[in-house]
Amino acid sequence: MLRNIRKEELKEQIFLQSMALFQEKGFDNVTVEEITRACGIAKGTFYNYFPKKEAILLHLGMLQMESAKESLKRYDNLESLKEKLNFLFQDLFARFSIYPDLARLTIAEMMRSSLLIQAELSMVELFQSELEVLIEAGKKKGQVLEQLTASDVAAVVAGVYFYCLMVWASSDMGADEMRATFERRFEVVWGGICPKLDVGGERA
Amino acid sequence: MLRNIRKEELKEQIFLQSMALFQEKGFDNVTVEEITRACGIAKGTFYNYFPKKEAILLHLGMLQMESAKESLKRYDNLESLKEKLNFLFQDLFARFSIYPDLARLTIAEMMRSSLLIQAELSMVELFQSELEVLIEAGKKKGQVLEQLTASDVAAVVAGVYFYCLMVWASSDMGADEMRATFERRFEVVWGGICPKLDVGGERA
DNA sequence: GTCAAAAAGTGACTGCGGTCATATTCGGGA
DNA sequence: TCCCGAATATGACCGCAGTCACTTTTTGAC
Repeated sequence: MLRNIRKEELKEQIFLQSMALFQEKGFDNVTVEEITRACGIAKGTFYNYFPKKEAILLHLGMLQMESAKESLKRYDNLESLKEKLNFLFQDLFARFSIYPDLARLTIAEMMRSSLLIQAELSMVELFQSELEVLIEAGKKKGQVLEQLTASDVAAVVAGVYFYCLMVWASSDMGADEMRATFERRFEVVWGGICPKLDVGGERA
Repeated sequence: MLRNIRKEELKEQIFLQSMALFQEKGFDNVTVEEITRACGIAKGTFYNYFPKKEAILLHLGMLQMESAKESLKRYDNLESLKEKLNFLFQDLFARFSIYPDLARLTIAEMMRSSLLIQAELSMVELFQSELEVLIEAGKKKGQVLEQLTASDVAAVVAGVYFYCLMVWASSDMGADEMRATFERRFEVVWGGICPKLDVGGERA
């Protein structure tokens, strides 16, 4: 169907126009009518593409996660699970800091939707399951304590990550500071995930 | 001022009527006018007591945190930091499961507000700083690795806790299952916070 | 090319959260 | 007891997200 291509193109246009307006005026100061006017369509049409105004933010979050997942492939040859995870998170942080103003809204919306929308799979769960795959692989190579499940480890790591995102987004912390903060905290949990490596590692 | 007592009483009444209606009909199906009608006051008066409709949920969250903090005092004589934290979290989980339907909204609102409201101190930050006090005390007794800061440890623990809350609220998991899940994950991070105790502990 | 059914587009309309100018009540100084 | 400024209450009003009955366009079977 040619129709489907058109549809995707229009969705993309709505998304881009929205982002431009949001950055210019702030999310709350942009009305759906304004967005549709900028796209040359009627207000109702917007809702054929996004169920809510906030869904634009979710779309952004989804794109960022997907592209981070994409870039993860480049690190596939790395031996160390810890390094791999670190690269992944640094990538995600970098992506979020592209739109620092929208980031907090996006993060808020990601969390909100994962709590409130009874969709099959929320973004947060999706993210955790991605992590699980990595961790399971690392576990097979003996980089994770035997008695821990990949699911629990993924949840712990995801928890620390999201908490960092949250605190970052609600403060005036710079992206670099956040990265450093996350690394310190990741180090703490890693001690519980694979203590052996730490003993021979860089710690005093 | 007698006025202040009256004021607190009315605020409490608005809160209680709101909670009753929310539980009966669901948050989204209750209008502010309905709440005020139930209290025998005008719509505008509501906004003298709560800045937004969602602020009711924040108030609930705040009350729960405060009462958990209160009950924490009962555990003050416990020697082990780990146990203390565990009791605290079990307490909080218990409180959230009193209103299981509202819990997810409350949690969502807590996180949202901590991201979006530039208030002096968000609830999440408040919570973390409470944890810090406990952890700092534990550290002085040698129950936390020397090289870790109380702030980082508090953040890690809070991250795991909030993540559990999030996943619980967005699933049909029962309160007991959540508690067990949290304990497992708490065990993981604790391994990074104070590995020594684990060696002589219950693990294989 | 024709036509019917499905898909996509439309914008007037609704309902509600939140505001604000005005009215009412209170409290305490004289 | 009276009066005035401050605190509180009020409800008509506004703006906007989201809906829906209707129109236009597209598609593909014949």
